[in-house]
Amino acid sequence: MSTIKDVANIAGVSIATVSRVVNNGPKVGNKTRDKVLKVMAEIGYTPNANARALVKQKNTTLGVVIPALNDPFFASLANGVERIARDKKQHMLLSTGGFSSESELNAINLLIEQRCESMVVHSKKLADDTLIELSKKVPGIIFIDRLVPSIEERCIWLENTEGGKIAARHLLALGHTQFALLNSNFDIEDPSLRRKGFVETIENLNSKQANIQEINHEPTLKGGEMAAQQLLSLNIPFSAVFAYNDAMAIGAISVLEDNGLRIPEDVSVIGFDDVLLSQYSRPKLTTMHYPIEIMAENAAKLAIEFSHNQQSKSDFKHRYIPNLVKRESTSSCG
Amino acid sequence: MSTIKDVANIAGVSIATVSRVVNNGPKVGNKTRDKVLKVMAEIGYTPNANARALVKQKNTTLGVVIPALNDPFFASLANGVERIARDKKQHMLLSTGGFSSESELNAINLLIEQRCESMVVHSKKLADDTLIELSKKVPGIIFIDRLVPSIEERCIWLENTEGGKIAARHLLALGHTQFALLNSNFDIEDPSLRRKGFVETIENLNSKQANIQEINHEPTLKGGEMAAQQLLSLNIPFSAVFAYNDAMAIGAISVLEDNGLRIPEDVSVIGFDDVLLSQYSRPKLTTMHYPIEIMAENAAKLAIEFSHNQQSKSDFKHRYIPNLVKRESTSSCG
DNA sequence: TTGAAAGCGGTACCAA
DNA sequence: TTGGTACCGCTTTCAA
Repeated sequence: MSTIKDVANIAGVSIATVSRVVNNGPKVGNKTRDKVLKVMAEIGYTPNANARALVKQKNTTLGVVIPALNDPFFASLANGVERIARDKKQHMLLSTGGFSSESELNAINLLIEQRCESMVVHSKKLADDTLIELSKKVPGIIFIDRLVPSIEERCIWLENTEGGKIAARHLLALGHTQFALLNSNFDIEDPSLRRKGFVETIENLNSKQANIQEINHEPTLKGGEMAAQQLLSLNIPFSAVFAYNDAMAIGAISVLEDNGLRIPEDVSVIGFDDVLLSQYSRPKLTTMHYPIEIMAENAAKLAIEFSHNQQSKSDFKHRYIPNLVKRESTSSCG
Repeated sequence: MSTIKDVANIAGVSIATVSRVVNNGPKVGNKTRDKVLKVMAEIGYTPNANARALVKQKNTTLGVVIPALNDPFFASLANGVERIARDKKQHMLLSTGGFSSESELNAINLLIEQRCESMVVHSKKLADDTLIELSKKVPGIIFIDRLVPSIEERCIWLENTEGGKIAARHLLALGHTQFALLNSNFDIEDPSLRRKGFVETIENLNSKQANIQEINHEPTLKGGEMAAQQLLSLNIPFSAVFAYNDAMAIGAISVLEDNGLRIPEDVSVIGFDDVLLSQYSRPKLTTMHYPIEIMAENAAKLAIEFSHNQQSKSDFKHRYIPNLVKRESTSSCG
């Protein structure tokens, strides 16, 4: 691949001049500019971003860490970041962190080696202290989907507890009293926060007759199916299901329907996340909308801002509340 | 961020020595190694990948170009590439190419600037000649989901025509004779290839009574709905639908069901791609499985191999045939 | 308006 | 086993 030197030689100018025309620098004669441009096109010169980053001590790379790409939720996250990257003429370097603390740290270190000036990181496994350390080392790092005390300005998070509350209120308003909570068995705090909001609300508003059966499984379609099967085998009455996410909700629905229960006539089901899937399912899924794409966009903007200024000037929204999207899978009880 | 020089100064050794321990180089005294390691940890030294790439004239970056991230098909593609990248200790740089030739070219140039040694590119809009040029300039570039004559060894593609044939055979075997083809209206060759295989097979095997009605729309859920509506308004008989992709198939199913048609009793529907969605839908979708993730993995391996050797030694599979996944949305006619 | 040259953070060769 | 140093491709000051 040709270098700036090649261009300079062929065009009969100095590399400084070539550099100027490449960067639209000032004070270059029109004749010279044209000549250089012509040579560049002829030999297919492309500037080396590595060399550039080295001397300029800065990068146009925005790094992202997500657990995996093939999950629609994280795909939306990445998509939001990517949109901002494109807007701000940055490149996006994506690194997957899997579901363990070592691989999360690996993924982050990779981005640091590349000297990404800004980073949007989804980490559930790393300890608060580690993230605080990282925030000191990398001015432009933002943690999404997580609240780390003492560095809240570097975090963008969802109030999971509120999500549980809103779901509970919706189901209570529909007259339900017998609940099933199909929760994730992943060892992160989200499931317990959602449970907390859900359970507390129900107990507060309807302490007498209410009953909540919780079953934990993988937060996947399969996990939802298995949770529903287990629920049925318990042989206890229920008319409303709150699932940890849309995949579990849809898995549960398919098992419930296979067992002769109609959704929503016999059982109301409410999901979480509002991934594309929930609009495709039949019945269309009532769910808690998780504004992950908007959160990701803001995280990206915030990351870029921090990397430039060390201090955010704009008043960004850091704390998000999910909202209910009423579709077809919930209805009044009885 | 601290540099190799800082480490050398503090540890009281030369930068050459530090470089050796960083790279696990040979012949470093144990004492020296420990001392350097200690300093590195203390000041949180992380090597600069840009500087490294510059001097070594090579990168550990694998570039990917896809139109967008929020489409499950492309997410699978990216996921396959990412898996290989991780295996081969490469980083993945992702650049979205949108749906126009300029933005596709932009995305590719971005990766070239970063000097990605290997690249997996999904391009539908760029002309063959452009891709041939690119393949000369970048030894490690592989085109996925596309067949460019004269550089077939740099391509990994699916035989869309075969997909159409297999779908047709399946429906014919079930006794169907009245077909609807809900095709994509995108200006790429895939829709016409699938149509070709579908139509030819039906005409060959059942020229007398067969009838095929084609309707074109966006290859999305919405497009499928609209296509189905249009189909119904035509008021012609049909018992089998071949959709361009799963999203269209599922959109069509919802409209057909809303109009009192049962799937598959009244109408058989077959999709294409076999994205996750098709297993979540009810009834579960019969579809043509597009092995995109495996293709992507192979494209990534091939790209890395080409970037190293200029010539692929392994005998890679370049040409893929989709296969039928029989689920619940098709059944025998009448 | 142009060119010379220092230097960004590393690697790797050659000497010591 | 260690250190000195040229150099990777580019930007940017300083002079001309």
